[in-house]
Amino acid sequence: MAQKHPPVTLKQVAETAQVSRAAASFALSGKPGVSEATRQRVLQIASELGYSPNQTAQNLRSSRTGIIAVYLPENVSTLSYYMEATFGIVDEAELSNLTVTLVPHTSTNAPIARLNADGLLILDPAREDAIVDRLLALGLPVVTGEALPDPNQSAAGQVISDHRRTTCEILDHFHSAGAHFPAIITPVERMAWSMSIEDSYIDWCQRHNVTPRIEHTSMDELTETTKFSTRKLLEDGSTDAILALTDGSALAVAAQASEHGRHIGKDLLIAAAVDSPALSYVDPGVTAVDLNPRDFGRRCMNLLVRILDSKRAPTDEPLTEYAPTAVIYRASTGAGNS
Amino acid sequence: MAQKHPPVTLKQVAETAQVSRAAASFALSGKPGVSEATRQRVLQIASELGYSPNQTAQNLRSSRTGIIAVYLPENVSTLSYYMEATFGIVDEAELSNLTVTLVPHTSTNAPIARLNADGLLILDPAREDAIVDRLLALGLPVVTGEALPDPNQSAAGQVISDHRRTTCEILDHFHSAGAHFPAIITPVERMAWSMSIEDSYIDWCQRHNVTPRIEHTSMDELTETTKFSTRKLLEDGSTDAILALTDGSALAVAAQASEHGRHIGKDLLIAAAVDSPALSYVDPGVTAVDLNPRDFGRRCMNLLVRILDSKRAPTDEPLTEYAPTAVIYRASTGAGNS
DNA sequence: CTGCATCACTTAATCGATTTAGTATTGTCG
DNA sequence: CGACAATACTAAATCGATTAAGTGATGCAG
Repeated sequence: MAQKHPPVTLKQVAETAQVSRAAASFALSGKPGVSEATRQRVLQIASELGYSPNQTAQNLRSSRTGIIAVYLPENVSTLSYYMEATFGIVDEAELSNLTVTLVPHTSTNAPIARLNADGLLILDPAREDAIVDRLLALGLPVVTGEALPDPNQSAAGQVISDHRRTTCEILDHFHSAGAHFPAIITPVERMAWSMSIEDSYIDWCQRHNVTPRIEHTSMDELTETTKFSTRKLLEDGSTDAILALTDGSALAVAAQASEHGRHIGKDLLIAAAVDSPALSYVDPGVTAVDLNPRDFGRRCMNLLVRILDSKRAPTDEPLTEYAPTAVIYRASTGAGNS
Repeated sequence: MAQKHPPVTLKQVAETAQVSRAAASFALSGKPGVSEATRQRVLQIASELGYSPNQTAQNLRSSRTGIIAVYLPENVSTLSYYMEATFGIVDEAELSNLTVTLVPHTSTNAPIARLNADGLLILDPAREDAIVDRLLALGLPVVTGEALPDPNQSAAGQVISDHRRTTCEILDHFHSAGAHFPAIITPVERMAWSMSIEDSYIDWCQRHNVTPRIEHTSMDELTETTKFSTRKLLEDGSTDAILALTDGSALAVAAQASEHGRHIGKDLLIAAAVDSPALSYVDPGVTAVDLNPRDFGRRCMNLLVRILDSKRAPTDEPLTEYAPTAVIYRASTGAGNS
């Protein structure tokens, strides 16, 4: 079954076709330098022998690896968002014949240098994440999914979702459904997207003359901290709507609120800033922002490819691309829409 | 900020140290052939210059890529299981200085040949998946996570969870909680794990003199098909317990059952054959099998590494490794345990 | 018919490391 | 002192491709 034939090399093709390796190379790569007749003959023979060029050798010559490294934040395996985004990245990479590798989180210190890629994609960089700094220091072309949280840092490109708009949309939706005292529950990790939602929330509250009510959760103890925060909000406040920043958190809010005797979609509205399949499976479904993660991933990769091709001078301003998003209304914010 | 220095080569180190490239190579790789004094000098200089060997060149020489390709089934992004498993794989790979790439699903036909890896890891191969066949045909050393569904196919190694045991455990648990007519809801895709659960279920039913009640869902329309199946089970049957094979499916069952007026954990017990964070976030929490995906992933990679090192003859029997699992009891199967 | 360009190739250098085969020096033993 | 071995190197081949430089044959213009 499994062929043990050592792979066919260009040299063998050339010898079989009775030409030099160079001629064979020209023929196969479509470059000028051989007659049409020879080209056809070489192509024919190459396909007969099942020749496929040795990537590694090509890489060595071209000093390119054809590899894009992707860094996903740690402790977030709960979010299907990253999985989808990663698949989007992989799909788009394939269009440019690039392969995608995952950067391990456990990288202690030195080994990160052996990261052997043409470019780097960092999703949701968090200010607390020390690995992000070390990755940036590598000097590779970098595109981030969502902005870098630290204004001192900078990448060659970034893809951004308009969280301000969707946040306002949700808060307005809460409001017009009769919930005037929304609270938010956000992770302690400071990422650009969560910070921007927080900011928009605060702005919204100011415009509506409401005191903001912000609770924090930690990613690694999501259920406990979220439930604790939820209890706090429900016990001592007039809180009638909760925007949870992560999908998992929203589920925990819903569970805790039910236990607490509240009726979701009726006397307590709930929404999540990140959609996930689970939010549509549960009853009632949870209103959430569809970030189109797959498409988002594709955009990230696409931008990186363009940056690699253009090998433009690293200006101070990163190339910025915006990704479309949409609020998906479900029963958790009232039975209004479907 | 970003260094533009072209990378330091061995040649430069050698010249700076006034030795030949070979000597420098010996010194750096710890091989005999140089005096201790020279070795130290070379090491010193290498670290001063910030030398780091060119992976690609090493790969060309050794005809190894240091890359392990991972293939995840399509349409399953919902399952946090794969995300966790993948991280486990990446972590374990790092221990052997291997990088992990993801195989794109969209690979139509030819490009799959350009897969440039030392080994291949296939998670949950499905019989319906044509890509799996083409991957196996590549002739790379392959380890599968869960067995290959087709007895004609074979891999060099496989890591398997004992689904029979946990299935029986759950069905027994249903039984002793008073639910004597369990049904299962399983994906149409035939994967080794789902088939083995189905088999164990049928066995169990025979032993308990109950007619099996099996419903199928399709992965790409999970909510609709699951809800439809659930309705069917609840309407025309005595069904008092449902084992859903996927986490998302279990949530949909729960939602549909509630709508249907059943009380989960009371007059309808629910469990999932795959745990996920969401199952613990919801209320009531859903009993599920913890497959330790992270550990599972590590085991897969570890087995593959051992196979690569041993370059053993491809005997007919794949090396088989078993991964530990445990049922996690939650309120959906009665308030018994915590 | 000479001069010069063009074409269709081939030779050889190159990418950056590893490794084999050789060479010069030193040391040891009989 | 001469033979032989061990040591510490260096020169060159190698991995498999790409590509710059070189060569011989042909064509065409002057």
